[in-house]
Amino acid sequence: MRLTREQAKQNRHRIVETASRMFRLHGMANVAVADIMKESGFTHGGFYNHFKSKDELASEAIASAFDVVTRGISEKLASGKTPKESLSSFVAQYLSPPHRDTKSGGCPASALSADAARNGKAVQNAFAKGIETYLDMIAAQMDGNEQEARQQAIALFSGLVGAMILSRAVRKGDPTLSDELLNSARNILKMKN
Amino acid sequence: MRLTREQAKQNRHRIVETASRMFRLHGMANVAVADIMKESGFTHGGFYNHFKSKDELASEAIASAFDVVTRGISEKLASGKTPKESLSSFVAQYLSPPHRDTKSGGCPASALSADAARNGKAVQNAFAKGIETYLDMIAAQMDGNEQEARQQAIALFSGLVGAMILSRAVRKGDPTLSDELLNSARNILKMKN
DNA sequence: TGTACATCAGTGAACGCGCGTTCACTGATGTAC
DNA sequence: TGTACATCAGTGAACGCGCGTTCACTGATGTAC
Repeated sequence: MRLTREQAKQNRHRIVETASRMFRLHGMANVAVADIMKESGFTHGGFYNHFKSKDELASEAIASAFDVVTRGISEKLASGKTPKESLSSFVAQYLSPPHRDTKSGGCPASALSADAARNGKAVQNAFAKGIETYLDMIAAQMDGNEQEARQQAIALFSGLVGAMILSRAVRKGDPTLSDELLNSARNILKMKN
Repeated sequence: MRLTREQAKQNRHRIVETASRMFRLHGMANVAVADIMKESGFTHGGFYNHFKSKDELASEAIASAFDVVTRGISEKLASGKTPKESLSSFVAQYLSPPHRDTKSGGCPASALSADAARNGKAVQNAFAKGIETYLDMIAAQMDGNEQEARQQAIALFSGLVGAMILSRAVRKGDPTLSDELLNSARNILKMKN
């Protein structure tokens, strides 16, 4: 049953992408290796032909999630008329109920930061690189000198991530508060930039 | 070996407080019932004399964590000279390396929101109540009418939580970025209020 | 107030389940000649 | 270009471990009379 090298590479890639979606949706600790393999169309035994451990997959899945998502955002930012408009619609989309309720493909920063905090250096390295990409993209739309733009980008991104995480944390317990968190953060963060 | 009712009540309380610290430190999924009982000075079998399930404990532990922490903050806010000064020093303490690195007793909102998002209604209810307490405390220090103050409180708190979570998520992978996130968010968030 | 029995917070072993990882095996692909 | 052998991406069973929960048991407290 040996496969073409190309075929094997594609299969490996499919596993990483599947994991990147499942991890964001359920959290890294709540997705079993066997689940990922099944969802990718394989039996679980073959996992270790591709990865040394679940942790190794985790690092790649995080990198992949950031890659895919930031590429999409980058295109949208570039298509706006002015930087201000681009940023404003980015904030609106980020803090929207669909993004909060997304079943896959959402921002890894708000979906996986708590998991990353409890993981090791390799995972956090991938995570840090993803954050840098986000910050660079946002800072490029900001006024002021480089340093100011970077600080503003950090404050804005922190606000987005915090509001999203809090909104998700109370969604089942207090849907009204969950919506309010999104709306208020959106109002204030759009105004300030 | 039956205990005094009072003794039993105290023991139960001790278990909740221990859990509230351990959950914040390691995450709810990464702390076993047996660990909590051991840390509280008991064997694990007795757990179910006090709680119907680990989930029931989780709700109480979250409520307890918010109670203890917000009470402390409330006192500090009241001791400042002006609301602006109080808020400013609250922000500075929240976004400090000691709070990021705290081994227990930190803000439950930044430590447990991802766990809450993946839990049920009961846990999220306790979580939502804790968030409301935070927002009320912060809004009380804000200028403007009630609605404006509340929106500003939400934006500020989101920024605090987001910056803290991101800072923790990259601490082992990129300590410089971890510090920068704290510092930049602190600078901007202090200025804006 | 004293006595007899029910209650219940502990203990520590056990159950059942899911998970990460390993292993023997298969058979088509890749490679050495 | 053909042939013979090594490689390796799959399969599916198994291992070992930790976890949430249950259970039988103990003996001091609480309660009914």
